[in-house]
Amino acid sequence: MRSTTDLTFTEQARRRQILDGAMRVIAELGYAQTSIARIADEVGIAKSVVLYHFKAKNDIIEAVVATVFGTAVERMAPAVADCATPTEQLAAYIRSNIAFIADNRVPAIAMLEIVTGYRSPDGLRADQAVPLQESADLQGWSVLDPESIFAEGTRTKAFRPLSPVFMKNALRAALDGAVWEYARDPQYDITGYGEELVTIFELATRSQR
Amino acid sequence: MRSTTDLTFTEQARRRQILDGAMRVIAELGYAQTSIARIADEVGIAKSVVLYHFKAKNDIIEAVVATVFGTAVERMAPAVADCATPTEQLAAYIRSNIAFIADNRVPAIAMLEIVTGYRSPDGLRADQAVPLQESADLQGWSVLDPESIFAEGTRTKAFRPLSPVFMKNALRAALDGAVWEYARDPQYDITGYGEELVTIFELATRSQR
Amino acid sequence: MRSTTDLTFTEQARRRQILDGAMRVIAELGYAQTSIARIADEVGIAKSVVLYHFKAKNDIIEAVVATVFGTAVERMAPAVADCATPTEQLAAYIRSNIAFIADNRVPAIAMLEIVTGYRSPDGLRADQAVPLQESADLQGWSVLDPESIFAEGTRTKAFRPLSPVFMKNALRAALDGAVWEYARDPQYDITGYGEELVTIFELATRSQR
Amino acid sequence: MRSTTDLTFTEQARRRQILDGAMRVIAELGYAQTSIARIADEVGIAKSVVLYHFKAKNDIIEAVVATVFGTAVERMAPAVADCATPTEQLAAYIRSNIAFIADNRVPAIAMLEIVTGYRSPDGLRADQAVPLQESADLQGWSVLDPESIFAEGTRTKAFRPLSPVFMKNALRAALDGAVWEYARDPQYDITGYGEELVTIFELATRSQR
DNA sequence: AATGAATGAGCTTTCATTCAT
DNA sequence: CATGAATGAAAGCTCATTCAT
Repeated sequence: MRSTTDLTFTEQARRRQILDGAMRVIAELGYAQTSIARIADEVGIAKSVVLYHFKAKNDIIEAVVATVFGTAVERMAPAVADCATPTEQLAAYIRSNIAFIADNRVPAIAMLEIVTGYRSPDGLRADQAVPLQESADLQGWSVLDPESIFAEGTRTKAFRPLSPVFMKNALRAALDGAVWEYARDPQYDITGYGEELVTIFELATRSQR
Repeated sequence: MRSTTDLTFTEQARRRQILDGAMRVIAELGYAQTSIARIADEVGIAKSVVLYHFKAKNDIIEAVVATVFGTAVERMAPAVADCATPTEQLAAYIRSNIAFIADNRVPAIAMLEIVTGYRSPDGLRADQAVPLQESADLQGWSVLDPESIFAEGTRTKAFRPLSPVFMKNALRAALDGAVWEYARDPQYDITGYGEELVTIFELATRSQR
Repeated sequence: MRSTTDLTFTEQARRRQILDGAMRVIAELGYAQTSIARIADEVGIAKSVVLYHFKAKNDIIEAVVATVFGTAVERMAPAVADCATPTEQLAAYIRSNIAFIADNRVPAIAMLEIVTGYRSPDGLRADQAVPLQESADLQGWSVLDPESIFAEGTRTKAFRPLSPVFMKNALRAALDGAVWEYARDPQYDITGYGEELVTIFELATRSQR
Repeated sequence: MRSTTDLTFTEQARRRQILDGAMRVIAELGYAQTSIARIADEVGIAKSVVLYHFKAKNDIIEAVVATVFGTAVERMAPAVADCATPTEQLAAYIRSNIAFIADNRVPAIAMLEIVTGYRSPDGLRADQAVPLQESADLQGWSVLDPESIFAEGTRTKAFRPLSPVFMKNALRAALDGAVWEYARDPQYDITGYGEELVTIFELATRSQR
């Protein structure tokens, strides 16, 4: 099997072009309304060309997920890694995630559309379907799982006693919510929202004296 | 024109039966993958029977939204209304919403699937499309908008200075996130999560001394 | 088997009511777009009531044809019978047909919509399908066939030598054409058109000196 | 956008094949009973192939109308243009129209079935619906409108005083009537009928001394 | 005499995918 | 590399008709 790096330059370019088109279409119409024909239209190529490069609709979706995930991790991982304390890490996590969204509106929306709308032929959600799972893991998402930040903060008593899982869930939901608002309204002050989140989680995790 | 209330008993029962089936299917497969045929299968009747009672797929969706919204408001409105202070109202809002979800897992999931997955033929989201909007308004959703709680709390200085809009967005996202987790895992300790949310928002809104 | 005359008074009235509604709908929407449901709507009764009185859509169509035919013959036959010469008969035929159309716009349009649009399940036209044929014959249409007027006129040399069949075809087409124009435009001067037809056929049949 | 002329050879052939099949089916079953499935059957291809080449049922209908109209105009326009006097033009109009029908039985029947049977979704007739209107106009039908012949003949006193509109209506109806007879009976002596029409309209328009 | 409920057959259309060139 | 052509499966929906009450 050929890895992504074996691809010729033109092949790479075409794939990139198709993925970009796919993200634009998904962000605009939603996952369900996105068809291969619509993507081909957006890119300005024939439908068969899309399938020549991706073999199945699923492959496009996986590639989009992998790409966006990768970009996000690239952006967030160093930001978090640079911080010494859980408190700082948490703020960095939030700010870098928000910054990523602000700078990558379309990919972020596409990603969320997929995560909430995708179902495998047998009805499984994106996070239960195996292939998409793998894309995520390969990109080292686990490194970034905020649950570990909460766990560490609790352990070191930098944070008040709290449930790392619940906290993670609340935080992820609040961050994903930013994307919905941003999708709805391109003028949404996403940075302002991000700062409010920083405050909320700072106050909500601070160990009480 | 006949209003909903003068339907025959059998008609009422069938509609209920179909709506229940629809909710189960939507919760399992997601909005996009839900077809009339699949709903008919679930209920064990012919496809045409579904259309005899609902006339169009959209009518089913609207009916589901209206029903779930209605039930949720019925549950939450009195709980919030009973509280005197914004702080108490906020906690009541969270707890009653969580309780509703806990007691109505399938409907709550179906509702969320619709709200996030619905697109009108031209690609508009549920909150931009007119018909679904109306279902919501008719049920008096506005009464329950948590933004007013945050606004009131800020005004009376019961809360620290904060952005009611951002706070509402974060809260709604966190609550909807509970539904996603619950959908993923029926064993999810949604009440525990709710209590963590109560704590988070208590700490995050409390006016600093 | 029960003939039409055995029907109770109410039954008769209902049938009449349904037929009138059917004619209105057919005239407005065309034969193909006319559904039983649409007729029931027009009359303001339940769909099943229509089928209770007519058993099948075809029966309604046949009844419409028979009714309109009957009315037309009633109007035209005496007018033609009153004339002594073929020349007068021809003029009377045209004028009485036009008068019938002018006074029965909706039924005439409905009739024409059926005659041109009807196909039996196997694709036969109205004039080839047996049951509709019978309706026509029963009403004594043959008495009125203009072909006999042309034949008589040719025989007695009141008319120039001509083909009775071709003449009949041209005349019937020109008369049916009046209905199309009338359908298109309720203000159409159908009587003026009729007089022009009288002139045309007078000139076209007159024996040359 | 690709215009009709730069379609591949195979594409052209398939379109032609489908149109021919469509005309046969329409001529046989009438416009209303014609379904895409039936056309596909007639041609011996899959239903989806038809839609691959035409995208919507309406496109087929429009293509049929445009094709037939085009052929008819091609045949009739020069014949009429070659004549000097209105009297000759009128005879040429009738003869060339009849000749077209005689040589194109199926297309002519199909055309008439569409023109009389077509209704837009809201019940509008072909002549009131926009898209079909355009097909006709583009083909320069107006050039051939017999009304102008009658008007000219009246103006120059080549014809007796008469109403050009009524005359046109009678003539068009008589010509369309030929198609109905021809549809009913392939052995119908349509040329004989045409000659009778020539005589009728010659006699009926001739200026009286 | 009337009608609500149910249903199968059929309709137009969309779409992912395969295949030959 | 690229693509036109073909196709089966499935979607939403309409409608005449049957049946029990």
